[in-house]
Amino acid sequence: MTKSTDVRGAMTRLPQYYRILRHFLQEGIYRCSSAEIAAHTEYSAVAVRKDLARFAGCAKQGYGYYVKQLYQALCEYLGVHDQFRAVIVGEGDVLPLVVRHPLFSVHGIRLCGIVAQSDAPSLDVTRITEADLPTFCRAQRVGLLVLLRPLPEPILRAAMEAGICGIFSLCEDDRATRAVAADCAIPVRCLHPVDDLISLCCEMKHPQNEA
Amino acid sequence: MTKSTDVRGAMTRLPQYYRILRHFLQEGIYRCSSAEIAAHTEYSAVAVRKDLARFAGCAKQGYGYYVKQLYQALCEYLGVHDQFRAVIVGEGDVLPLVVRHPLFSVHGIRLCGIVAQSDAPSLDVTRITEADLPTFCRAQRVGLLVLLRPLPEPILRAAMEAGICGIFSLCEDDRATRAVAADCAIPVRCLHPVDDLISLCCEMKHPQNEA
DNA sequence: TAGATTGTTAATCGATTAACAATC
DNA sequence: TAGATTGTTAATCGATTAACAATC
Repeated sequence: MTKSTDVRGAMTRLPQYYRILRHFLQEGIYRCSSAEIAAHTEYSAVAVRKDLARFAGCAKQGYGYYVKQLYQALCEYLGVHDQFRAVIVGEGDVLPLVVRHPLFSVHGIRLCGIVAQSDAPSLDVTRITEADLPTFCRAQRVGLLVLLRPLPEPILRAAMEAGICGIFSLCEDDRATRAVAADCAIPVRCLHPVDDLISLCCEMKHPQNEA
Repeated sequence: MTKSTDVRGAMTRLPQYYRILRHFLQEGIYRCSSAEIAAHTEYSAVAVRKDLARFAGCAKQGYGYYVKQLYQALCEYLGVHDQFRAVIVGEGDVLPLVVRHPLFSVHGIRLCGIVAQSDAPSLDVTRITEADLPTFCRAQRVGLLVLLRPLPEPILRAAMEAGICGIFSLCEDDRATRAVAADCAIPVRCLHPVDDLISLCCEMKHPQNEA
């Protein structure tokens, strides 16, 4: 019964640890303490230890964490390098930027197609139409959909039936997308940079919150 | 003493309400209930009511919220349309995209300069050098710094002394930036889309979390 | 009056912190 | 042995939920 272990919270913290440990490795740091990890987050060292306790054998009492081993354990648990296959749906100037962005390749996601109206040369990725998306997903075993604009509901549903099991949305209006994903019980992440920007403005306007 | 009112949490939820109400207005919806707002979030209707209770006069019992009035109250509180002045620091292909992105102008942030190595024509914004940044900030009363790459620490500190009172970072490695901001007690928001992407992958890998 | 819905208080639940045992 | 640090249990704290009063 002590096993409630804050799954929700850990799910948002573990990727941060992964990122921090990556930086440590890049700098040749192979050993660290929970306090050193916590210093780069907004959490306490105790919270870090609790989260990382599940990765047995990656730490020694009185010594700290083995960065390399812990990093690999995190990769394993988080599904990094699992080579999820993805299709990006989008248009215009942003598309090539997103396609070429290391965000995907670096963290083990394989981009295997784009849905776009206009031809995007110089991007050596298969271009497909909305109508072909479901067939393509099935044939290529695509699991991840990256949306720069919403897809029409029927196509989205068809894609899910064709094996899509996760949606990463960057759309300004994601309400329809979220509704369908909830209905199909498929995990979804919708990014809204504007929320952070505005909360920052609010804090700039009301600095007393710091006290 | 009942006045602890969950400031931290509200700060992350209020921008969402703002965004949702914006959509409602765009669709000509001038009245809504807490349940209708909650439906577009991951929170309960009670949580929404509690958050919005501070905006007195924007709701009537038995009726719901006056979308227009509530939206305006939120804008006022959040500092939207306060016309914060901003400088963007960045390079390459992304720069014009960010500069032209409605993210800033739509929500009342006035872009008045960019720090970039190469000349970026067709962007009618003043281009300044790193060295000139502090002077420029002071002269133009710039409050917000948008970082697409980290600034050297001395320049960052000088900029803060010159009036920068908020940092919006999109840098992959924001550790130095956060450290300086913490030291100066200046609010900062660092975006890490990769964290969301990876937590999504993790959920795709371990679907049991849903049950 | 009945229905709807906000606003608020009290009860529950979960997460964070504090303290400390374990051990390298 | 002393110092450092993880791992875990118990205590505290805060946030969410449930219940209901207020009122349009």
